Amino acid sequence: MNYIDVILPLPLNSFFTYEITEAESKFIEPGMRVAVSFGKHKIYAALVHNLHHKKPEKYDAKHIDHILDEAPIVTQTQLKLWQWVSEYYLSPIGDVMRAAMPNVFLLQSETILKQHDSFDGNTEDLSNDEYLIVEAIERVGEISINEVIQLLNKKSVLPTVYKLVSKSVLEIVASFNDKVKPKTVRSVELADRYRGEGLHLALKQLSRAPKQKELLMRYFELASKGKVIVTELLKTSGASSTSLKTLIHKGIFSEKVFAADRISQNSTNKPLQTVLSVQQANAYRSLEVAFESHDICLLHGVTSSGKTELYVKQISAVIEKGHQALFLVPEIALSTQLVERLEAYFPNKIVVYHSRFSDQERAELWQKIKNNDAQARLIIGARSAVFLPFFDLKCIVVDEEHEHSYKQFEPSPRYHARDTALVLSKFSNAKTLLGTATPSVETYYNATVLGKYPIVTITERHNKVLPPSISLIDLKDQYKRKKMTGHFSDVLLGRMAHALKNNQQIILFQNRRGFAPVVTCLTCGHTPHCTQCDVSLTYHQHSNQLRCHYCGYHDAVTAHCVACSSPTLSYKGLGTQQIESEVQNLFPNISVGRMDLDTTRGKHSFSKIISNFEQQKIQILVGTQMVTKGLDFRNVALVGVLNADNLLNYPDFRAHERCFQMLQQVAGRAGRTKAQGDVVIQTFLPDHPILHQVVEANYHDMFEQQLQQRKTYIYPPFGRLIRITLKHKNINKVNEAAQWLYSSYRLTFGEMVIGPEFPPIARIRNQYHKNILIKLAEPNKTRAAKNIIKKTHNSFESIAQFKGVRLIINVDCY
DNA sequence: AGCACGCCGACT
DNA sequence: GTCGGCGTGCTC
Repeated sequence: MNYIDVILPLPLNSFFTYEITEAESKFIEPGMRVAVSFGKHKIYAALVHNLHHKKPEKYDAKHIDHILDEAPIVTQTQLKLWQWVSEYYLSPIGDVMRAAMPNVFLLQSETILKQHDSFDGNTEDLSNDEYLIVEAIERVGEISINEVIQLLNKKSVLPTVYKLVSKSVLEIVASFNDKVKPKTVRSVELADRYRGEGLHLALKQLSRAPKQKELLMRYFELASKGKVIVTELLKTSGASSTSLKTLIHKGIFSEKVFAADRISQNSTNKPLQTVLSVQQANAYRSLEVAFESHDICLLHGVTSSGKTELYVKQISAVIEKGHQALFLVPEIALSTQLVERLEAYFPNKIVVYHSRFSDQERAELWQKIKNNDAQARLIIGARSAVFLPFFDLKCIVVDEEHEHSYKQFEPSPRYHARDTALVLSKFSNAKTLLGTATPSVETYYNATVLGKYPIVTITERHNKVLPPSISLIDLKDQYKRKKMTGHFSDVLLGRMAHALKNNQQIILFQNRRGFAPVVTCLTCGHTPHCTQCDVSLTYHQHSNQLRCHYCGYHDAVTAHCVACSSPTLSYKGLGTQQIESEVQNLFPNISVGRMDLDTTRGKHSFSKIISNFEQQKIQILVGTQMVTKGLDFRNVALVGVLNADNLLNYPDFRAHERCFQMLQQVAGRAGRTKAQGDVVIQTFLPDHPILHQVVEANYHDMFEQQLQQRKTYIYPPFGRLIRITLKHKNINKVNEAAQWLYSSYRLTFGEMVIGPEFPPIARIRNQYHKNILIKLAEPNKTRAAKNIIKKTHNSFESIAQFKGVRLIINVDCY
């Protein structure tokens, strides 16, 4: 007997075994999809994991419905990677499959009903509802369950349907809206009899229809260049589709429909050549040496040191030999400038994979990459691109390696794309380049302290541009001396006026969109911190409490600052909108733009803001983190950070690291060409070590200091964190369940279990959430620890009292 | 995830 | 008395 184990695209963690015939076993290979019925009336596209001969003991395996693919659409390497993700992040393999594949490959059947062959048409014994269904099917041939629901106007129609099935009136035929439908394009052609001499005929015929005549003339223009695509013709002629329809109707044009290559590119531009500066050339040589003995290398180059050129050089070496390269970016929407640059270097060889693509397009890309298409040499994508079916991957670049948007939080699988990419590179024997101006503490630790991978450093900016000069402005002092206008110190205002006078542009950076829920004293700048966790306390309006997100420590809010007793406590940060209007009032004749989540929600609004700023239609740009990400504006002379403190007081062990990275990054936006840029950072904490490290661009000190703290509190890289979230609509049940879990974790992990604690937003969609954090002190024993956690969860799930409490596991929840 | 089976309140 | 609410268990 022959069997296959398959993966179903459902949140189920086990394989399912189906029977196959001898003949099928000769054809089926792992990585192909098969249609299988699962549960009573559902059909899924399942992925074959392996073939075997072991008859399952506890159940009868069903036979597969049919085979969906001629050849595997998923590679062995992908299957291995899925399994790794599933085990490491404790997520069901089905979830990984779902995340990895374009939806078109995952179709589920829509249950379709038709009349049973033996039905004699006798409707006498049928109930009203039953009659309605049978009658509807008689009219249209077949009907879906959804249509039945509409027809009968009630939710539970299945009992009625089953009754009819059991009476042999109806039968169920599963249908698939399978197959990748090729995109079609319409083109028109002049009918034969109007060609050459016949043309006069046509023109004469159209003498009283100027619009149509115009259309015909445009047709000739386009026809000289090849096929005439309908959309193009309409666009260039400005005619309506009705005019064209009339022409087709008159038989002057004939219409053709053909399948189009969705991702066709036909750039005729010559590829841009990389010319490396002496510095870059040196760095490149170091890279080459590093890759001779290592598979992973960290490229630590200050902002605008020309890392991109090195990536390009590295990639072109790989793709010239016909291999594939993967370029990961934190967020594709924020990387348009980078993508454009890469396209200039590798015309017609780039494929960009992102969520804005339609499903069909993704499926087409999938096939291209799998078939090693010449157009898919370099694949650029955000995190999910690590799951693509690479044919011959030899190089991975992870740009902005430190970015936390590489981590997926919701839904499962909660994977980190950088770490997954490193595993992928191991599985596919590819070299990986981690690039960043501000390495994450873990990566830098891996590279320097553990010596896992070599570092190539570039300390000088491209074209010898000087690093920006950064000044700290003490807000405390400014307020005291009444030098503040709104949220602007006179220093910042002065510099702004100066830049504007020289016709230079300004970026103002304001961290959060709404308000940061921390308390800050406007007199001394003090912000209450947790006594045990080294994070700032979060202000809770409802309970009027200050709380620690991590350990649950809480304190009542006082009316006076606990440090200096002044009553000048501020509970809010400030938003970008507020800053925008302040700036507008201060500089009424200057055009001000804003870039944050609100203004970039629309499809093209992001690139619109960018191009407006590029073309200097906007002089001052106010924005959130977005303005820090890889944008390259030539004319920016000044960058202002309105208040660096809410970056420092973020309730997270990574706050300081992130603050450094972010300020370093914003600062890098200033003076990217010729003149030295100017950066002004306003703060209540001008003595904070992180800010000094920013001013001096002293990554190393920041790293050393953070490392000490991480060691003390057993945070990564010295420990790993796993967060378990309990979810239930009953708060008492959540509390009891959390307490039970906490106690049983404690048996193995002792003091390393933290919580249980309500997250800042304890109730979401009527479900209460509660978090427990487990610190794994020995990073190389995480496997065993995860097994224990799994076992604990198994016992947990068998406790009747806690039925219905959902557990969400987040491995490396940072 | 769906979906069926099973047990308690408001309606013809 | 039934319809239908959702709580719980299972799917090869």
